[in-house]
Amino acid sequence: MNKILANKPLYEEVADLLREKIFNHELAPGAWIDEKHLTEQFGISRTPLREAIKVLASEGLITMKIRRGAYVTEVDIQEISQIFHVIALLEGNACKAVALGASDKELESLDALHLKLEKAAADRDIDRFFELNQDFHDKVQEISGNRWMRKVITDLRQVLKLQRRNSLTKLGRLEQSLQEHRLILSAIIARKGDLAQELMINHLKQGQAAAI
Amino acid sequence: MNKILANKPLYEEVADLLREKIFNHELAPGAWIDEKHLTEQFGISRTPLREAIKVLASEGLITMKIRRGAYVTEVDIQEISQIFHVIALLEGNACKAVALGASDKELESLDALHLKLEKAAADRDIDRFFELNQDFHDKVQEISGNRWMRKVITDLRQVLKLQRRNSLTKLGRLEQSLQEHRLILSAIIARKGDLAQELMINHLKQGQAAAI
DNA sequence: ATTATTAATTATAAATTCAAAATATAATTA
DNA sequence: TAATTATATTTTGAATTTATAATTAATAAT
Repeated sequence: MNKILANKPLYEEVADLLREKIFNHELAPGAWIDEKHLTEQFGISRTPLREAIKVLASEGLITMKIRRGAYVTEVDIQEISQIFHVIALLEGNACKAVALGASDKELESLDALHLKLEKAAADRDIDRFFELNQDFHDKVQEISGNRWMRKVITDLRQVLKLQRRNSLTKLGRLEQSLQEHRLILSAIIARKGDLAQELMINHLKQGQAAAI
Repeated sequence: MNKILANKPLYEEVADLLREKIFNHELAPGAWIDEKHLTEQFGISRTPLREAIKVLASEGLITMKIRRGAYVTEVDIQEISQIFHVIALLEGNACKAVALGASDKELESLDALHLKLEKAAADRDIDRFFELNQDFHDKVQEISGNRWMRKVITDLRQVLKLQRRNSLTKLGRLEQSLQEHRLILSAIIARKGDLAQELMINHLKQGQAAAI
């Protein structure tokens, strides 16, 4: 393992690598975590790997089975729906808070972000769109200012990523998603809290429908 | 460490012990986690202790400082308030879901629990009241049936426990809390979803006020 | 006496080793 | 040939050891 700059403890680096492998399905849901193989692949010992595994387990990404190791968590359709419900509740609320409480400057930064999103959509740059889409949601949460709500949403989104194969690639979904973002943004700018909340919840429900 | 029955991995046992120490302020917020001392006290090696520390860190109970160990997290008043906000949002929603969707049998079990709560209050048994109070909230979440919402609430409540010295002991708060529970329960039984949600949110806001 | 530099100590991070348990394979018997 | 038992291998769980970084203590120089 290349440890030229050790600004992070090794187990965190390893946790990041593991998440990566899980999200790109190199380690698919249900897969057994082969400690030996991974330590060789990463060029590290089992200690930091096992610490990383424990972290991902407490995030819900990995499931421990006593005396038989760790496995990538399998989430069923019902749980996906439960997670979406919680995310919608929280992001909807954050959206409302932004509509009612954000400074003009903050709204400008949100608008600027949306502009980039429009640009990516016009360019048919799916990857960039996907990224900016996520940034927009993040920005709303950042402005709303509740660190803990943000952490919860981040953790839950992670679990969703176990399952979802980028739903935005579904035909037409990108356009639809963009239009929903437009509506959300204008509701926010118009300071219509309840409407913004409603639209965000609806937007996430649409995303859920596309994902399942 | 007594490992007569190893139905749980050691690091989980240790995580439980650590949480205990943190919640009863044997390890107070800001305190340094003395690995050497704890391994001697628990009679274990550092490996399972460090794994447990990583778990609590990802729960937010412990904060890691690179190359200088682990510390019990200090949460400031503003964050407490943010956490309460998220919990109120979620528990309020769960409460509504129960009012609208619970079976009669489930409502009976909730009612039975509340009855015990009344009993504990009449007996001035603070500890029992505290416990049953928590059970009531748990039951609502259990009936609402969203596993992930429940996990989120549990984790956040844990972080709250870092700070709060049992707010129920505040004079009159116990009576007030009981009365709020009565109202919530009757709204649920009357199948008034929005009212139940409203009352639950208010109940938690009261609790927050008492805690701060 | 105060500060700077260096040595010694202590604590953390990570690797290695050891023991127990589970799984797979082989061998023996029915 | 099938089933059961015995043996070997693999893998997990935990302890120990080693290395590195940080802190404290000590010595020397100004």
